[in-house]
Amino acid sequence: MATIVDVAKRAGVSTATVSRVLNGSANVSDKTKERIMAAIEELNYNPNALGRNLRRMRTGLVLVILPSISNSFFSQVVKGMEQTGAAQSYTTMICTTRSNPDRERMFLNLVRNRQADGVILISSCLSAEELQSFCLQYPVVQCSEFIPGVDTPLVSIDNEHAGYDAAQHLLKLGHRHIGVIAARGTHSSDLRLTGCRRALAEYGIADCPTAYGNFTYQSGYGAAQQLLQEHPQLTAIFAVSDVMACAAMRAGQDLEHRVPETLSVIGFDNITMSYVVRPSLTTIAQPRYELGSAAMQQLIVQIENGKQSHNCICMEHTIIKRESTAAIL
Amino acid sequence: MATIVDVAKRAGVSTATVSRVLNGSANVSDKTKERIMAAIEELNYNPNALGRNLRRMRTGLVLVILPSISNSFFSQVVKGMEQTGAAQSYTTMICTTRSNPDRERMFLNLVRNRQADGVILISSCLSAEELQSFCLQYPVVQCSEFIPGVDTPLVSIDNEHAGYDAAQHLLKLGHRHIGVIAARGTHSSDLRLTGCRRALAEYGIADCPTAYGNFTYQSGYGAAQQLLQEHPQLTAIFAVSDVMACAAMRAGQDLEHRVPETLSVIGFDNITMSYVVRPSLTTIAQPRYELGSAAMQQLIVQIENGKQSHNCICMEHTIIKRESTAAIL
DNA sequence: ATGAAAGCGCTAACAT
DNA sequence: ATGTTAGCGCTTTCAT
Repeated sequence: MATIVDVAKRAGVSTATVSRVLNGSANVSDKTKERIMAAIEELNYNPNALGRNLRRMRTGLVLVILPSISNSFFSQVVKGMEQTGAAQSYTTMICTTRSNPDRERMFLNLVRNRQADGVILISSCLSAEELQSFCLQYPVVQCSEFIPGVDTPLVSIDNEHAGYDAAQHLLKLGHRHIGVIAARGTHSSDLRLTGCRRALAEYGIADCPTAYGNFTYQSGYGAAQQLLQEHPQLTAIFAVSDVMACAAMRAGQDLEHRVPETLSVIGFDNITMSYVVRPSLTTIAQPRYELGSAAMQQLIVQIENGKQSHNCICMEHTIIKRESTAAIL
Repeated sequence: MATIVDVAKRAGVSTATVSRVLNGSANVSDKTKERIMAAIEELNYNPNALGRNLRRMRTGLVLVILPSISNSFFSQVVKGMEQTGAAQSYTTMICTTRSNPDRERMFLNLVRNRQADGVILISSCLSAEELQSFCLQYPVVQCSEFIPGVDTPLVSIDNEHAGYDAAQHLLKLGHRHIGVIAARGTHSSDLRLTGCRRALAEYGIADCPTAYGNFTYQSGYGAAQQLLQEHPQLTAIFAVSDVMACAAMRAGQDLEHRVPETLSVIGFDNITMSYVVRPSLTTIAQPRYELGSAAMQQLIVQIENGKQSHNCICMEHTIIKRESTAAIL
């Protein structure tokens, strides 16, 4: 492995001059530069970033921590982060926790160790206390799914309002018996449920049967079964994720419902599955790419300018009306 | 930021002794160790991995390079890599290329730079030549989807044989007019197609209508439409991915077919979607976790013991018979 | 059991 | 325009 010293010797210059060429700084004569380039070529030299990083005390790496890559919602969010990071010379890497706090701690330690410059959390599995003590010292942003009560910048939609809009859509179609499939322990689900209940309350409806899933198809199917069996009067279901909404459609069909004729279903996220299923799924869409992009922007500001006032960036959601919801007969 | 020097001063020892404690080496008296631990605590000291990495000339990081996280097939493969890596103190990070060769080069450069110890490629988008020159110098393994003619260890299934088995399944059900939805430019698809044709040939069938998609639902739908319209005698379709197989089922239904009564469909990969759709999809399953685990094992051997003879590890596939294939009427 | 000191590869402040 | 040199934080060999 050739080092900068080898290149310098071969080109008959000092390491400083080689370094100048490597970093594209001015003030190197063309012919010196040529000699150095030739030496680099001949020696098949690659700069060792370990030395550079130690010297500069930064790596240009940022981590995105999420539970799993199997959730297709994240794909576009991450793309927004990657492209925005790349535009400012940061390399984005994805770290999966599988909801294991020890794995998450291990990745945060990479930032403590200075092997990465900062971290974006999507759906952290640590406590607010633990996260808070970390984020006081290191650059952190939360995106989309978040832990409340932690002083990080947050980029998300207004989940309460989105839940309100989902319920409004059903209410305006005439539905008065609406069930919800929520997810325990995620703050966004709580907010969506709160918004849904606020909309129902405006129509004088106090009763909102709720069952819980964990974002898997199976759990959504079970939750829907439970709702429909315990509350046969239900004419509509709002699920806080598309996967669970699709499962609810199937569960409804298996219980002799027809969607949307006797059962309307609305989901959340607008993933590919939502327009592939039959009937296609009405859902709430988030600006995924923009969420990721804004989160990365916030992180870079923090890395380069230090801790900021912790603003919360709220993005617009939209409702996408498809075949799975219809006016009550 | 406290450094090892600060800790050493505070504990009244040399940095060497602090280093010994940090790395759990023996030969430090209990009371010295206690003083050092106390100093670390008081100073809120975190070892700076940049210094350590430079000194050791390794980082403990390995990269998994894949086109996108939206392909749910990869999720379990990556889990196998992560767990096997973690068991030997390697941290796995996921890097997405979005099929952009420049992004892939950027990640490979992280290995050239020594910011990562090695790399596992799933579905590289570089040429065999470029990959070959890289893998001569650095630890690389290919897993699952691969570029042929590159001297890396390869962990995969026997795709030709799997294609053969898929076709055999249809042939044994009595099908004689079988179409294929393949994917251009991926070697595994070519092999599956070859295997399929070999099975057909054994039954004296020379004709194998083939259309091409790019693994998206939309492309699969279009390919199936084309096949069924140009070859109305087809009674079965083999798609080289589940997503395209699901699209083929839908396309068939939209062309007045009933699956499996008038059209059998078999897919590949056994992703969640394959048992969620109706009818559930017959498919070929790969041992995903094991593929990932074995690939990581190979990589670690390479990192720690240098380049090996480049073995190819071939894992067993299985056919999962569900509702989408049936005997011809 | 502990310390002194060299040095990993690079950058950047300072000098010329 | 180019060179000299200190030093980033850590590990490790060699002494003692």
